[in-house]
Amino acid sequence: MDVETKARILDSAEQLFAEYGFSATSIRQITNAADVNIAAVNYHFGSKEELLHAVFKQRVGPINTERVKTLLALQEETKDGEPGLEQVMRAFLEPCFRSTEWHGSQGAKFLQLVGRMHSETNEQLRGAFFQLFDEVCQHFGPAFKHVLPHLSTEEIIWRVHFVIGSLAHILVCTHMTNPGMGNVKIERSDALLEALVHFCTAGMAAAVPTQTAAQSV
Amino acid sequence: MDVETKARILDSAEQLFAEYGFSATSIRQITNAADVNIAAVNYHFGSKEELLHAVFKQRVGPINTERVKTLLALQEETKDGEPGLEQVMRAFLEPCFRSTEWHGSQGAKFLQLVGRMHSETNEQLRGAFFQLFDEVCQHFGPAFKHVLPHLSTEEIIWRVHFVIGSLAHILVCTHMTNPGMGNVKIERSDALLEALVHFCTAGMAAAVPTQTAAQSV
DNA sequence: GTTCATTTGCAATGATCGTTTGAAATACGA
DNA sequence: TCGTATTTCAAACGATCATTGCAAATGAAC
Repeated sequence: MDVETKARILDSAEQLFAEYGFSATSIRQITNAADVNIAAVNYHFGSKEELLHAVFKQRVGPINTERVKTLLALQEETKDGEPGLEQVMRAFLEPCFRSTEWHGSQGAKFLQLVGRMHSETNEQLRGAFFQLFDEVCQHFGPAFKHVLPHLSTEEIIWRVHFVIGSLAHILVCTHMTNPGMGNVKIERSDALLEALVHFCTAGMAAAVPTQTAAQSV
Repeated sequence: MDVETKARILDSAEQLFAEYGFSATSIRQITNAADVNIAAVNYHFGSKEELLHAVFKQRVGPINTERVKTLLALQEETKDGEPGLEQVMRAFLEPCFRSTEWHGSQGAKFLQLVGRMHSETNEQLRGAFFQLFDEVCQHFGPAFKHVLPHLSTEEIIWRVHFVIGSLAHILVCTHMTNPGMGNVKIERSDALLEALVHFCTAGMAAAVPTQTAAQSV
């Protein structure tokens, strides 16, 4: 039952890391939830950190592959014309939402974990996490630059970070009780994705502020 | 040396919570950094969680007061005319950046902590944190609704969350090494604030997507 | 100087942490 | 069926966790 044990550990770890964070989740919690022996984590994965890394690799990979695949297809089919900003943005954002469909509630939990990792300040964990996004950055960086030729590279990098922030935050706070704003519980839905796409597209396309007026008001 | 001890604990706790997160920071780390006895935390604050709450209260309070004050002043001076969306957005975003000026590098560290808390999933910690934003929500919710009358309340709530996500993410990832996008290190600056304001203003003002076309492409 | 309340320091509480050990159990090719 | 490799198990490892009594030190009022 080798594969089953590893898979059960991965699933439980994913869920609990998302729920309580990496530090606040103990190996005992994970192995209890997975109904396996405590030693199984260190036997199969080596350590707690390597388990976290394995969780990422399992799920982030397909999402980012889908992102790049969609972008490449987009660039192919619009070879003569220009792929629009909104289309690029959708290729970037949609796979994260679609992941829920692939893996059900497990996928939803994982997205919370992804959102959480974006605010992780531990250099070690950050490094292991963000290296999984190298390919995505290499493809989408130039793509955004291409559809927004009037923006400086620095400005584009900033704005992409704003997009990532919006995405990460909405991944974390959906399906949770969100205080403020009338305690509305946000549900992950196609409509929410559309709202995010349009918000980010409009933000990316914002006119460059005039240098002199920047400090006024 | 009562006040000094409490203040030193608060400063060290702020810094370490921001750096390593709540769970990953031990009371011993805090008391060592503050050069006080281990028991001092529980004596002065009661518990580790109450210490975190005290850290928030010390810094979030002034920021949110400034936000509301700026908004009210804005609504006053433009009584006949309409306060613009960008002005409201600036009142919401700017105090977070200004906090750095008030408290120097301590303030910068704290902003990382704030960004981190936005992705905290522990209900207890979330509740204690977000209740500090009640007043802000009560003022800015209607303000955004007023300058964006064509948007549904749900759409506004979504978009405000996108704004919060962008803000929180940029607070966390400034002054850190950010993999991807050429390993650029983002610095907190007036220019960055301006970029954020313009991004969020454009996003909030985005046209409502047509219902039928939402699923296409 | 004595009294009293506040604050600090030391040592220890029981609990839980990640990890490891070595034996038992299981799987699998020969 | 045997022998070997893999996987599981209970138990324990040393370390660290948040928290707490209790005595020593400190401050202020009289």
